[in-house]
Amino acid sequence: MAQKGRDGGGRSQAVHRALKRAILDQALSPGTKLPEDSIGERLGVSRTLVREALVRLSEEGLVDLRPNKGAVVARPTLEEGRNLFLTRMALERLVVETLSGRLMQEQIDALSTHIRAEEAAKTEHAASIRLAGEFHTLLAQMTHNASLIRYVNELVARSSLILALYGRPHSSECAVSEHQDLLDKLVAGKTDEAVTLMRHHLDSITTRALLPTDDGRSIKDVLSAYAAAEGLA
Amino acid sequence: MAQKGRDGGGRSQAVHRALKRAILDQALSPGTKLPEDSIGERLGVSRTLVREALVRLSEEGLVDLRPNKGAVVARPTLEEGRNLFLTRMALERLVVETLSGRLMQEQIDALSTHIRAEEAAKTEHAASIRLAGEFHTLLAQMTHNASLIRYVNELVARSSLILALYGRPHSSECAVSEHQDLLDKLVAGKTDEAVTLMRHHLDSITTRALLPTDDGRSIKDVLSAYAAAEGLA
DNA sequence: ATCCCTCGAATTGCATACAAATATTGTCTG
DNA sequence: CAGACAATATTTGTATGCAATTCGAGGGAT
Repeated sequence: MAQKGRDGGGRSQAVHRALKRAILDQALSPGTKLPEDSIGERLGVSRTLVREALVRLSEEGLVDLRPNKGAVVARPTLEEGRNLFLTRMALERLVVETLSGRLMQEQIDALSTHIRAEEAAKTEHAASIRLAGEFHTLLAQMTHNASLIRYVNELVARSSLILALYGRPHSSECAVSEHQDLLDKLVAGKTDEAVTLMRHHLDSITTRALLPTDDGRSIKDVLSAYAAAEGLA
Repeated sequence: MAQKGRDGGGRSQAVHRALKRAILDQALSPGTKLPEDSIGERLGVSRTLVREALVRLSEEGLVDLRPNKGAVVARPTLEEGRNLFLTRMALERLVVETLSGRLMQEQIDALSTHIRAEEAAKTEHAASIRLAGEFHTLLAQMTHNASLIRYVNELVARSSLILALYGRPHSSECAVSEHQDLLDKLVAGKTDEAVTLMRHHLDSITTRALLPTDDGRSIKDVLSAYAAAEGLA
């Protein structure tokens, strides 16, 4: 099924997804240059499409688009990070309030399954981060509030950048048990306690700010895997 | 070549701003088709730049980008509208909490001045809507929280679309006095009352949902003014 | 050795060309 | 006259080419 697979509506979107995944997996770490040529060459598309993808990524805040100087993976400052988590809190609070006491059994199962997956992947650093984020986006998804979903997605994505830059290398970013506790409160409909739990949860992420890590692999090397995943080149 | 004026960092941005203003002023009403070449022709740029601008607008939720079928000004459903105001409430609550009791005299003056401008423009329908929105973005601005600012801006912008579609034609969308009351509470540091006021304020906007208005002017006609404002064409 | 200038290579900004897809018009048939 | 179909005209999707800008290396001059 290597051919078109599900293309999701255009190759530019595919490029966007490929780059986004690469960034979120920290295969392209903050500050990495993103030259249109190399990316296009590696992904088998023209600069035009890469450009479009970069514009989208910059609107999402994952990429910084310096005029005439090229795009780089965004490098949020520590303060931007703090503010971002403040905003995240405001939105996830709405998520929790919307969902508390209203979860269907089917949704509860989905969340439980996800939490078990998180526990299973506890040792794998990369997957662990991704799954932790996905728990939050999964919750947001269940509100069926389109703008809320979109913003939580964006903020969770950018949180990865923050953690990549300032997070402790080995601490599991989200304690899995906190996710379980939150789910329990949501099911029980204890809204206030759930909100408090969410606040502490995000606070505890925020207060783990530390040293940056830097490795400089070549873009082309790193992108080949993601190209395949999107059915490109 | 016409004056470059203040280009703000690239002609694609200029196109983006021109279209955005046209949409927010309801000169391009929801559902209007946005063909790349007519716009480019009218604005004196190539399709490439128009396309880039449309991608940005679609990321902001102002434009709907149907693959192979062209872009149209977004036409949010009534339910999307309600959800949007829910999200807005969550974020503007954070704005209020952040600002309450912390406004500098200079900022208070700026807000007061703005409110007076709103009163002055009460009769002019178009300007009135724009100013009402700008009050909220002005508040957000003062938090110095980049992501918060961006999202409030986006949501306020999209609120214009909602009101264009479902709002009563003649009701002043935001009662100016409510803005003044809110400011008073913020200055006095009465956070809870300010939050409550903001909630009522947004609620009262939400509960004014009614009939759509449609006028179908040609894109080219309508864009000429905006072209000049951005130093295009 | 350090600074500065100049020139060339690399990269972005933008327009244009062409292919693919969709909408439209006109015509024919029942 | 309605509906189907074919030919055509628009409009979008993508690649490529050229001008403009930035980056980096080399080569004096101090």
